[in-house]
Amino acid sequence: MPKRPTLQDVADAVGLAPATVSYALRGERGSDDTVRRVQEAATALGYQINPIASALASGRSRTVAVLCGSTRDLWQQSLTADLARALLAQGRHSLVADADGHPEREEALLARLRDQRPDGLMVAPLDPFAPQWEDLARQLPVVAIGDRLAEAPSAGAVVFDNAAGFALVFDHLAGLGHRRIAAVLPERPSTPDRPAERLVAREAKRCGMVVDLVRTPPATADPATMTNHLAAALTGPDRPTAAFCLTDSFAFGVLRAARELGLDVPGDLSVVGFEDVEFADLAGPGLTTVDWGRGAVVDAAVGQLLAAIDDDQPLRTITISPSLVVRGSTGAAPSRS
Amino acid sequence: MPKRPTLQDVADAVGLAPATVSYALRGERGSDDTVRRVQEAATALGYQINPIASALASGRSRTVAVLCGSTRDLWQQSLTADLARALLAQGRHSLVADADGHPEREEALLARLRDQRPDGLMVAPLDPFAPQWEDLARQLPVVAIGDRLAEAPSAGAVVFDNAAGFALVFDHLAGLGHRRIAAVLPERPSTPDRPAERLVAREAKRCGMVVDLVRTPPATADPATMTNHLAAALTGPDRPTAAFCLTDSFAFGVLRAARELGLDVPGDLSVVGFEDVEFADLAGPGLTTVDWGRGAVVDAAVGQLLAAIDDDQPLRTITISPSLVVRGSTGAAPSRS
DNA sequence: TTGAAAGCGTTACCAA
DNA sequence: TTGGTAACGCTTTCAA
Repeated sequence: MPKRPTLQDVADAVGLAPATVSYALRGERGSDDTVRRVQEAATALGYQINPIASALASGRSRTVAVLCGSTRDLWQQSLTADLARALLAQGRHSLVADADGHPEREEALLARLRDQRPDGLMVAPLDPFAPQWEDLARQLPVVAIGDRLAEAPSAGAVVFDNAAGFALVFDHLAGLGHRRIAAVLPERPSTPDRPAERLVAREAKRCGMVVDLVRTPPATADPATMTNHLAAALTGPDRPTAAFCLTDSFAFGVLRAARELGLDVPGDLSVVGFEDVEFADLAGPGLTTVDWGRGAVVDAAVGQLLAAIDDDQPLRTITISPSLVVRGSTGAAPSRS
Repeated sequence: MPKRPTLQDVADAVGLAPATVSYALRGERGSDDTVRRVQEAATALGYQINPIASALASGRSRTVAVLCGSTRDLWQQSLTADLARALLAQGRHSLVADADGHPEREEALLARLRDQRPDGLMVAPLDPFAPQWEDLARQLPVVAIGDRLAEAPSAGAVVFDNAAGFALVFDHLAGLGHRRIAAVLPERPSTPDRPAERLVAREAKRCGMVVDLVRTPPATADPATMTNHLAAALTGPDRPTAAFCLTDSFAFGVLRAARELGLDVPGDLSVVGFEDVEFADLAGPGLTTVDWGRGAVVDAAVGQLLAAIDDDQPLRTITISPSLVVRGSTGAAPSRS
């Protein structure tokens, strides 16, 4: 196994000092002639920079940490993949970690990721209130996705205009004539940027609707549990005629439950999802979704993080606007007088 | 911003040499008393090891590189997420990169990943024939998923028992009475471990079926193109009565095409997918899939890679067996005499 | 059991 | 423009 050539080897080859070679290779300085000779020698030797040594010396690793709440959620899974791809396109490697739904794991991972000296951090936080975010945000650029980090005003964020999203959904359902709907939300308490209960209450009042709040455990390995849970909420003499699901995982759960109950979607039950995932069109031909444009989220997040890393630009909160995706027949409220 | 404590700081605090502290913290040596004092001082100071410095000095980064062909493919996307989670559980960070379908990008990424000095590499190769794998496999443990690396016998692999999978599918379709089916395969030439054409031909002969080969471009940003392409293959006076899709992305494409053509699945068209993704049950109630057990794949891959890294165990090829997942009504071949 | 010292391969400061 | 030289923070060999 031939030892990899080092900067010193290149320096020896051209008869210059390592420092000179380092500068020349980075195009920081050096006469045209020097630069050319150095580059030739480098390619001739097959020299490749050692990023580890570079990171130790410079303090920057050209790596971005990506910490996400749970890749079991399909939207987050795709988001993570897209972030990694976008970062790579900008010459950054991604160090990914998944808290798998546990806030305490999130905290532990954070410490470990920080130790890897990433140049920046992308995070879809499980617990946006955790105090450690502030420490971190002071040490390196942090961009949160989905929720602002309450205790870390210096961090950037990409959040969703939930008020607008909820309004779209309620207008849509009201327009179809629904009077009683189920709002399927996560058990986790809602956060400042996802004020689910508050918005539900407000919109219900505005549209004159009755809303059943259905708190649902996160998608686990066992979809059957979720299905049963949801099926129970959709049964009964006064059952809701529509379901508004704050996660597409929930929407899928509702579709499964509906099938189990023999309810036709959207004939007997209108279902609205809150994230537009790739195969939503297949999963339910009658599924209406709110699309937040994952591409826009990724662009905004990566854009501002790299601007902060490279050009020291300030981080800010960027808000993403929703649009409603209505597929096929939409299903009016079943009239049951 | 208070400077982070270094090994030297801990050493000063306990009045020992840095070397001693380093050993003590790793539990490599030191008297019980020393170890205890060192640990106390370390926690008191909030000392955290600097993995970069550690990697430079030791040559091992406790990081595993994960290179995948295309995270646009849902199965690979989930696989990547699962691998990262499993590696993290074993104390390894994941450096992920996505070749996004381009073999030349795969090659470039490989070089960049190698420079990061990962302790090992997981790869879902686009081009298993590429010569560079051999170089790499000599430098660090490599485990390929899906295809053996033809030129790198020293690399490990987790491959699928495709012969068994194809047999399951053909038996299933033959049992339903199908005589003419479409086999939807990627444009990319088939590889030693995915000898699609050969197996299709063999099974078709065995079951006395006529097979239309439908070469399909990979799932791109534009699903409509794929849908049209597939719809064309499913039309005509002598159209196939079943479709066998080598990727679930293709299966989804077929389901979309069927809907567009007004074909009922599985009434008018049986569809079989070749990867069991989470929501396959929703996407098509009549969709039959071959399940390769992603959990088993992840366990096998992570298990043998870490055994090679930590205990210098030899790498080998592990074969995963398929099982058929038949959902709801299966749909006999429409009789059209 | 402990410690001194020599790396590991860069980058960055400062002097030439 | 160039080159010494000192970090960067750890691991490891070798000697005490």
